[in-house]
Amino acid sequence: MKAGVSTGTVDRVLHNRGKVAPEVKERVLKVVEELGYERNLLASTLAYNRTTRVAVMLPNTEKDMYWRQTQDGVERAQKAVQHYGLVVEPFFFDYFDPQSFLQTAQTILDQKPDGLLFPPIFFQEAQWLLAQCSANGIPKVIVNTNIADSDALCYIGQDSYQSGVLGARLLSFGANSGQSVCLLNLEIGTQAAQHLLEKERGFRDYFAHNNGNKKIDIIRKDFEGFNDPIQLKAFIHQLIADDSRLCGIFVTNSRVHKIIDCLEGFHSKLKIAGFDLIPTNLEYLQANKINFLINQNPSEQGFLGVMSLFRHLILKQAVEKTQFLPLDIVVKENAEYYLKKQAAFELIG
Amino acid sequence: MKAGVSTGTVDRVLHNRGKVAPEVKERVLKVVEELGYERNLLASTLAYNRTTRVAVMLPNTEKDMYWRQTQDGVERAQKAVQHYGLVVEPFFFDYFDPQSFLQTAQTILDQKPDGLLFPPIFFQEAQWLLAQCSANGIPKVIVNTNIADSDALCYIGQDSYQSGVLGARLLSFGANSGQSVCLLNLEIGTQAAQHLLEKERGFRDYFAHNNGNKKIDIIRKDFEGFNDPIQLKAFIHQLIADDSRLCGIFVTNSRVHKIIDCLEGFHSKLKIAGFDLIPTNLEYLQANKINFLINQNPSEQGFLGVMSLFRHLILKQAVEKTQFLPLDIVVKENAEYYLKKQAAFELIG
DNA sequence: TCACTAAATGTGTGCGCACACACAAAATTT
DNA sequence: AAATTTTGTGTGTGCGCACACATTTAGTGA
Repeated sequence: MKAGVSTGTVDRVLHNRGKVAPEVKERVLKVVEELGYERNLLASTLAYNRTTRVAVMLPNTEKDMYWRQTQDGVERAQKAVQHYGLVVEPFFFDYFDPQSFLQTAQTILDQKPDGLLFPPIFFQEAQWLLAQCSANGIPKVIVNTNIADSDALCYIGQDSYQSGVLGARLLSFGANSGQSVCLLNLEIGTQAAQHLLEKERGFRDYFAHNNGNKKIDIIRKDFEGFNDPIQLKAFIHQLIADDSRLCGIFVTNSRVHKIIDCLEGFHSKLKIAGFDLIPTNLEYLQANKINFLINQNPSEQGFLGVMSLFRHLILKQAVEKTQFLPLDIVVKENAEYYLKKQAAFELIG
Repeated sequence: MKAGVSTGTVDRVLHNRGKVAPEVKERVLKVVEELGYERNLLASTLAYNRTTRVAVMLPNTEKDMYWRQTQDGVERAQKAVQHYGLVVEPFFFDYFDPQSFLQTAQTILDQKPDGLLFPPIFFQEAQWLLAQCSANGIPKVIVNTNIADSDALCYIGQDSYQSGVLGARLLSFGANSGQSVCLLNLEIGTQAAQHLLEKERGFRDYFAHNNGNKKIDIIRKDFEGFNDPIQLKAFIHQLIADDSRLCGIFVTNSRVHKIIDCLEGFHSKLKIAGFDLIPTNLEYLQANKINFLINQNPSEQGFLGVMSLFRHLILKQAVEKTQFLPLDIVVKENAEYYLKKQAAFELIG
């Protein structure tokens, strides 16, 4: 109008579609600039009248509180953007079964979604899925575990190295020179090996670079039999017996609650730190049996993941390639806020 | 249609407007229920074609990083909901001048906004403003400082008591039995008196209830001359000289950085804790001169405040009366995440 | 009975945009 | 030069809803 053309032409200019005389195009763009025009997202999506389907593939969330929270975040995001025509379709696979991962992935691919979000739990299989997505032009967001040099839209998750550093820092509060701390991996196999190595590196680096006044020994232990209380108890007691200078244990995942039961009756002064605000951990935190929990914000992981796809697919905005989640230090005194946060944030709609 | 009526009638039912036969109304509601109908927010606001104006009244943000961050949160929220026809109109007053508060308030009232957000810095004046709003039917959100029994839509801010508890907990890490800690108020007059009293109560309660093994003395100090480095230095040195058992200082606001300069050359082992991620504090945190900062999420305060008005005015949803913000424990090792968070969260649009 | 009001319901328009289609002018081809 | 294609541009419809207005039906008094 202002540029002496019809809405149709303006539309063509703004969407780079159809044929427009270069001279006219320039004139329109100039007017658009001058008027500071911004497309009305509401009217736009309303008229577009189509939905963008995004698949979210997560480990079965029945058992696992951690993934349950990630899914909560996904649902939160879904609600926030549902009016903009983004629908989220959830899929689940077995955390311990690569085959299940592949099957679910195939199901998703068959449906040809417009976007995909998943944690690359199994390296090989994840590589395959990434390739499949690329072949089909499906943008993908990977969460929780990073795959270096992937062509994913972005990675959202924790900074393993830094969480190790932080864990070290937390244990160091109560450690005096000459004492020792234990970094304990309660994990089966090498599933998240890289992951754990990074944590260990961060953990060691902290003590290496902060040795001004303290000399702290680091004991690193792996133990797979954590599901058998008896075995675990024996292991823990041995650990304590072996080193009288031990002043703290840093469990590298959410299984920290499992070792608390083993310490019953010890009334030890061991400092205990671990990960994730799952109910059992919180219970022990309240009871002063766990000193610190590091909250990896699994909920934010799901939330930001979906939001990133939304920005890319709907808003057509650029998204940051790597988005590390905050590492919250949770103690008894501030735990409640982090629990509330998850409920209070349902944004829009 | 489904209920044998026209869209007009359905509209009347859903908006409780106009005359509808009770019998028809019931039938429509039943069908709506059955079909799980949800109003399309986009189409709704598009057709509504009006903007809802919300006034936000904050202290002048030029000098004060804390309020600057609150305003950032406000702007973030504004962007998130701009498409839904909510416009935010910012107003500023002088933090130290009640008269300015009143003037600005009057300006806002003259404009008859649809909602108002402000921190009740001055009790009397805030009471007046609250009353004025009520008289004009303007819903209001109060942030930062609570006013008990107000008829505000909601309060969003910190839990002063709990932040005192947390501060005590942080200092207690490095405290041994027989030592003492100082709670230091660097504040002029009694502006936020209640506020500070609550913090002190929390601080003391922590040590009172956690005296199982440690006996810690608490020294509480107020000092108003914090803007004169020489005065402050003298004060701090006196403080240290007076009590050789002193092992930590908890500054009850963001002015914690001011005492760091005074400790130069002391190479003391004092643990220092304070509030807020403002640049100077962060600098000292990185340099290991401040041990802990408590992040009160001023940004979230502004964000949630506007979002609450949005929910009330646009979505017509209920909002929680009291929304406490998380108290983040920030140490050198996790500081960067909290800074990033503020930038990365621009939600929609 | 008719005229008239009030209550109840239906209809139409437009919000700002995307997109299909219609149409004119210019560039080819035959 | 006529027939055809290509390129450029205008028009019209509908997304789902809010709201003004038109229309029908029921209720009232004379």
